[in-house]
Amino acid sequence: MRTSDKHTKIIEAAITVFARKGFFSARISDIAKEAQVADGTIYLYFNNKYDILISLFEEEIGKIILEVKLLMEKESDPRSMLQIFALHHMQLMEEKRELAEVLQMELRQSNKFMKEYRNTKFIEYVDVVSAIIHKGQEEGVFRKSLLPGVFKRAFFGALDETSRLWVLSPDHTYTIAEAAQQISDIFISGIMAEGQA
Amino acid sequence: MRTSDKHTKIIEAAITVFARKGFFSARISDIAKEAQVADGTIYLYFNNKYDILISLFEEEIGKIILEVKLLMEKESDPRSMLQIFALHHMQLMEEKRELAEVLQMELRQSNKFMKEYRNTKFIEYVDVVSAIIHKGQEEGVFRKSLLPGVFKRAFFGALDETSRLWVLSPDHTYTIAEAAQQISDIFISGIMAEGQA
DNA sequence: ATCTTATGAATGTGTATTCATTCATTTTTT
DNA sequence: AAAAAATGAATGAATACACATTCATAAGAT
Repeated sequence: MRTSDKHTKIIEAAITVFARKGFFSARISDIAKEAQVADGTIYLYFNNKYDILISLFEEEIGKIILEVKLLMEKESDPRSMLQIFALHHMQLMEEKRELAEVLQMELRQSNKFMKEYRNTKFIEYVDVVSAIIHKGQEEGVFRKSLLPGVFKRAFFGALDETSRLWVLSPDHTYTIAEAAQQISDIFISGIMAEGQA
Repeated sequence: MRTSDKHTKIIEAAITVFARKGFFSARISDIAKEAQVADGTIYLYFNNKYDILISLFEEEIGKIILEVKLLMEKESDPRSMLQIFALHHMQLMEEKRELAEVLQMELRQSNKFMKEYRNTKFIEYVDVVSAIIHKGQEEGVFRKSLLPGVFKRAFFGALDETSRLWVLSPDHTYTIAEAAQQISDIFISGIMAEGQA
């Protein structure tokens, strides 16, 4: 049992179990079994059940942010940046279904049972979008009247809700890429400055 | 103790308590206290804790659907219909904060712990949007290439996420009406058919 | 007097967390 | 080089507690 990172194994097991049952219905023993570890071992790596969830958030969203920021650095046109953000976000939901479910569901719930916990990683992720809008406005591509704070939520909400339902429903009348394309098209042509193509 | 509808009192209390603590952390005794009723009385009106949540969904979303459909009947321009839907949805979130929080949070969670329960009322609500798109496409106002199934999710998601955050954050840099206006503007000008104003 | 509605203490279950014990490795002693 | 001692990661049975649900009893209505 050397050479196996228990911390990572537990986090991965927790993603699977939380996705299947939800945080509250998930039992520590479920996670332990999934991770092939004793119940008590979990408490050597995490303080309690909440702590597993929070660590999971921080670490996984952290990775996503790194990826996205890297992608954004390679682009300069704000329109392409939005398109790429949309596609990347939705592909992520497709490729990492379990993680997606946990993030989408428990993110909402989390404020309730962890009053003190402010999900700063998540804010950082969504702020990538407002930064794009800001850039687009400065370059005169996007309307100045747009409120970046409204836009980032609307754009993220649109992507998130669409991918959430896509993951849930068994029969897909459209692909993830099509949906991402449609959504970024709508938003981009909806926010162009006057006189821009 | 006549003249007071216990069923309604319990539902209202449950909205308050679920909003404050979330479904899982809410205790039956909390709801009973809030409704000024004994713990056991709740079981005269509901089968169990889940049943309270489901009844709450059905009844409250039912009322909202009635309101919205009435509003839609008074309009004929698909663009105005989207605007009105957006404004109405967001005002609802402002006026009925507690209900909004419960619907937004538990709606996501609900699939997990009630596998059998399909939230048909909620689907009916969102389908109001796809009906508008369909109408707009038939009249040649909206692009034919739009997938109504994608649009309804994107539009609803945008409104929902924006209002969710508006309700959570203490300092508002914009009003609900402004946000609703911006979002419907973006979507409408983003989906117009070629050659339309 | 009977039926309906309401009460809240008691019950029972589920499960998060603890902690005494095990045992494979590593370190020290001879 | 072998034996003895120390270490601490891992275990999982035992604990402790929270809380949904029940039900014997009471209050109110007709």
